[in-house]
Amino acid sequence: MQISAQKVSTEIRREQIVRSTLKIIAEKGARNLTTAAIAKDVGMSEANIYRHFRSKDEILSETVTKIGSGLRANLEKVFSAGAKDPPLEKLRKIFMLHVDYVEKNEGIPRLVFSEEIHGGNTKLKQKLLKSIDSYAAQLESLIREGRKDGSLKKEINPKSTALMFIGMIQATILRWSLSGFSFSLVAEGRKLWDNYQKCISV
Amino acid sequence: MQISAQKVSTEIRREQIVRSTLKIIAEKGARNLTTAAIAKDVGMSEANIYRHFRSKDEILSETVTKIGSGLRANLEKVFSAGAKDPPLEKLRKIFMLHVDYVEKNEGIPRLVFSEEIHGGNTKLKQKLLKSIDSYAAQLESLIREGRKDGSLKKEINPKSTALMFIGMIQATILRWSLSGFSFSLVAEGRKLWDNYQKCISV
DNA sequence: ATATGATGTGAGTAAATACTAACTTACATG
DNA sequence: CATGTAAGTTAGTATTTACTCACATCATAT
Repeated sequence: MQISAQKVSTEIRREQIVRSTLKIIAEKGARNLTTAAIAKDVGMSEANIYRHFRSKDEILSETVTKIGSGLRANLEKVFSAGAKDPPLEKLRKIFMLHVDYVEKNEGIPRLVFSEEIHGGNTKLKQKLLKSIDSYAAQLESLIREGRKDGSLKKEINPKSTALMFIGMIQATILRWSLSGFSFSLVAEGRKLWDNYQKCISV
Repeated sequence: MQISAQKVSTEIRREQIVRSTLKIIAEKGARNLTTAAIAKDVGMSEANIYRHFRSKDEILSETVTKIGSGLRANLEKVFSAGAKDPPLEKLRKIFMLHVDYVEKNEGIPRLVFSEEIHGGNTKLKQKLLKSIDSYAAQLESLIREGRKDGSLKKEINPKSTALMFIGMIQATILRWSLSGFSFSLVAEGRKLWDNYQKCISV
């Protein structure tokens, strides 16, 4: 005999499962992301996960999609709310939003760097790479704009400069993770931005 | 009845095991590093691993140590062979050696970013962080020298600039890994260095 | 020579893991 | 209200994993 339980639509279940996935990764690492852990966190049986996802891999795929959307949303915020900002100011806002977003979602870097992504499924890797590349492309065009309007140095290479932007954040995240999340990413980010800006401005 | 087998000293066995560990991580990812895989690669029984290491964790610890030594060796090469080089030239050499080293040892980034490191054992993380920090400190002091002798901009922050150095490499490694190691890290590295150098030079 | 300790092995083991089978129940729709 | 189906459950399974145990053999010092 089963206890009477609320039934919830697949749509919502999928969201819940993805949210729990990111939460578990944030707290215990992608290595300890198990179907059992997800089920427990969502508050349902392990078997029921498989009513809503074909496999654990599909869960990860949806999770990567969500991360991509989050980054895109950050960009859109900057482009709409600060549409008239000069390129360098837009870049600054994106930088700080990015750092803030990661600080609030530790699961993201942990998944991005994880073996679950890098070790396995090629499609997952491609999906993530696509997200990153399109993010980088946006940065690049801002840098190009800045070069044109004379606020950024003419000699810098937009692609490399965009990669430097992402790299600074990444290196800090790595140190942050190794240190047990013991310092404020945002505070560290501010220092890095100051320096970056000095490097690329005229 | 056992087949007569060569007996080998613990010292050598430990080296063999660590070498196989890095090889397996490079080929199949830290996720698929198992004691069974190590034993097979070294060519001995799984049980015998435990004659030479207490646990898998101890193997990883030794492997991290080895990675640290490798990076330190790179620095020393630059400081001895090119002792008279100006700081910027030393930095360039370190950059290219670093990229080359990683390209030839894919296992390194895969281990550094892995959950085996980030998810687990705090001591392992501290060990790795220490290696990275001491590496960064060396870069920092080169940058300081460059500022003093007038070849680098006065306004740049040595710490942030060192982190930017490491970050560029990291971001490229991430893309490299996601792309299935489909491009030459060294070639990409050259472009990045050109840009970095333009950013920080007077 | 032989005792001793280091190095070696095959055959386990308990725990964990992704996923399935078989069955039950809530609920929207005709 | 009957019924089909989506959503739920319990109780598995086969496989993999790090690690252990009891026993074998090699190297060396006395």
